[in-house]
Amino acid sequence: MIDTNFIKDNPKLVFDKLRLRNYNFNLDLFEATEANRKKYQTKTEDLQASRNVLSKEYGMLKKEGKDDPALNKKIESIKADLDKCSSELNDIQLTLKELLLDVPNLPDDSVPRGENEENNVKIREYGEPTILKGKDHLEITSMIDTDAANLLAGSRFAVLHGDIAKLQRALIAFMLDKASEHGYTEHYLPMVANTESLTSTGQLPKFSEDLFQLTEDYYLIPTAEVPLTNLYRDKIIDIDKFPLKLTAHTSCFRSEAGSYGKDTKGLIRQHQFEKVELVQICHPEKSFEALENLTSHAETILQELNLPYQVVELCTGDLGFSAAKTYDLEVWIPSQETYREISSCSNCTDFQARRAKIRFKEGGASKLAHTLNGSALAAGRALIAVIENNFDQKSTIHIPEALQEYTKFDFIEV
RNA sequence: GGAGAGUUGGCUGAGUGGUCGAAAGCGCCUCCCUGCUAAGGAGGUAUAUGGGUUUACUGUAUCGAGGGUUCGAAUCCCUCACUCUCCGCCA
Repeated sequence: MIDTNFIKDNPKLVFDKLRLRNYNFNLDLFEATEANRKKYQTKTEDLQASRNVLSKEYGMLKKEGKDDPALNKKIESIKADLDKCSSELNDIQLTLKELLLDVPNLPDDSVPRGENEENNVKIREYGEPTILKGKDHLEITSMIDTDAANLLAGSRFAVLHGDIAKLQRALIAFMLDKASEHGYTEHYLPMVANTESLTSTGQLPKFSEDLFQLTEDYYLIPTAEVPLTNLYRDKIIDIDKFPLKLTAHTSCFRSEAGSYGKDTKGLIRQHQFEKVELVQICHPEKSFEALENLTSHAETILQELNLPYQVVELCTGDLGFSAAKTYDLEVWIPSQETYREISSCSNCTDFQARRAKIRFKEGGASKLAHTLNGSALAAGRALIAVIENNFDQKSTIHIPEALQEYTKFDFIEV
């Protein structure tokens, strides 16, 4: 959520910034509703104040055993007005909240302007992408079994057999260990989240169709960002603890509504995939520094796996809902002769913190922290990348050295 | 699944109808004392939102959530959520 006071003080700026990310902010509606809110809030509070004063007065009389029917009548009439006023206020506040929960974060000034992903800016690249188009991961090995997954669940799921299953497990363990080395505390988390958690991080109320909903209040998490960030919901954090660095491996679940026909083959786009997530919660002045830091942590993993990748800065039009600034890490996928997103590292500034009430104290005042998150990495896609980039085009997948202590083997015969 | 007990400020925890935004302790901040340290003393210290000469000061709301009773609710009633204990069952 954006700060309402900031919107009130800088309406044009807010409108323009949101425009940059293709969001049409209904400024008139906001201002009208906000003015109305203030009017009814003031009125309600005035009525409450007089009720409180008169009630006290009346109580004193009663205590002395006296009565004052006129006073009583006056209180009654104030209460009637108050009822009307406060229920009106309630409706207005609800409308206002709905309106604000729908508004995405403001892009940071440093973010390149652009309509869509075509305007994203490549920042740097690492490694040499293979030139020859290779076999894709499904062609390489039958140990990735979509038929079996189809039998068990449906499309966009996968069964991994044997050494490929081990390889994914090795990747996850490797990534978690790397995160620990970088100072992130490992967590084991529920993979179910409630409405409040998902609202705090920005998935709800707007993107419910992207989620698997279990029951009225339970959803499968689309990313560990949700539980990790929500660990500190409604908390006032001791400033000495900054930056908080958290990590977890979880399964992630996405309905992929609206992506019919996109990446239908293979492991690229799944309803369920494994991911190691990094989250940082830090002082507002440190968050952009932290973003560079967090991104580099994710990059280290690609580097140690010897995977060619590029870092792309998302333009304003391609930013996610909660993000003020985002770097995508894209890994080379030989079979597609292209780079594909394997991590997305974002500074959400105070956007999630405001929704989640994640605060700290400084100079006697309580302030909102900044939250950041990024994948390190998406294990399913990392698995594809490792397989395709290390296949000898005959029958052998070589295991990157960094993983061998985890897999306990150094090649897979397919 | 059965029975019971709970949910109060950064934390622990008192508070059964007005004098309660809430005792006390811990923590934290400021100052004093002590030639370091430890100990001691005085004061301050919830959150959100509004008014204000943006200082002083001040209104309102918030004691798990929502509703109700009442002139007045942390306190009484109802519903819901969550936590804990015991029993049963079970990975």
